[in-house]
Amino acid sequence: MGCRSCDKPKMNYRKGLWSPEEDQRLRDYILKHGLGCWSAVPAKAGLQRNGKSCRLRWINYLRPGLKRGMFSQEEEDVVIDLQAKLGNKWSQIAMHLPGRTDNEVKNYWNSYLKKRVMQQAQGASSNSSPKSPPELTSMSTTADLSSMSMPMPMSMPMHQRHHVKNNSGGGSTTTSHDQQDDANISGSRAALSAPPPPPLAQQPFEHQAARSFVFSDWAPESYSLSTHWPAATSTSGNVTPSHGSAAAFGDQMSGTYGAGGLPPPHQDHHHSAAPATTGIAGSGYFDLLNMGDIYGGFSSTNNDDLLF
DNA sequence: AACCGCAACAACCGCAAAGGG
DNA sequence: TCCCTTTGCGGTTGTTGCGGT
Repeated sequence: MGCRSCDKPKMNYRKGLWSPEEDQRLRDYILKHGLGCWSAVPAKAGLQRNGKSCRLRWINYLRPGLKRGMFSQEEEDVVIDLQAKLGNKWSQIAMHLPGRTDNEVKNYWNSYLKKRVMQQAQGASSNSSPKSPPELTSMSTTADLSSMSMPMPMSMPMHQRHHVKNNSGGGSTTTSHDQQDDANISGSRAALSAPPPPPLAQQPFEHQAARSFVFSDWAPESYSLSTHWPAATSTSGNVTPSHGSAAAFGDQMSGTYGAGGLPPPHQDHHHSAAPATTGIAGSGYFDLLNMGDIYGGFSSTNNDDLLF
């Protein structure tokens, strides 16, 4: 693990939110050189960040295959179930949620799911009577949301309202993922009549709903993954994009330069001509067969992430 | 219109494990 | 075998924006 060649003088590292320029530098560097010694990345990429910060930024935000936006009902169920079984083993839980990072899962749990589970637990302990029919009970409790898939407007958890609000575009965290996930709100999550989807684990990945990837957010135009990404080291196997999600892959983006209100790179590409999309393998399909080196360094969801 | 509280999320921090010299 | 560095993980904090009052 020691990386003597990566030794570098101590420096005052920049902290706080990443700027688009920093992201771009990190992307460019990793695209060119692949993953290696994180401690060497800042210097080589021209970043005034420490390697740890670069790694975190890449894993949680920049790496391809990330899905952003709301958690689907199936994902929520997986998190709840695995959290009960594994505890706060977020990295392990994230393994079961393709495109989700441990940080994202953790945040989601802490900000929303934990409360919901506690409410459910309290409700179960304090109310031994059979549950009334949904239409006769208050559907405004968050505890009901999972079973009902029906957030009520005023009681919609913030994480959901947040994504709705994002669509207004006024903020800074608007993403097309959110838009797709908002479809979940108005769709599966909001439609009482919608039959519940099969458990996540039972769905072929390419058929799972709301698969949103952010690679197109940053992939350089005309970037050919098959030719630019480093050769696989076979730590994660091959990557074959599925048809179902490929379109979404190219059509999704992420951009949270939000804290400072900075526009994400290619901010409007989702709404405009989306050159980045067309730049990837042209047809929207990805040749990720040689991305093993990139993915191999990831701790958790790597294998699942590869299953575009 | 201003203020306050809450929620979401990005990022930092500290610790432990892994691994090379 | 020990030491040192890097990496990975989980907990926590800080920032931002929105809704309510």
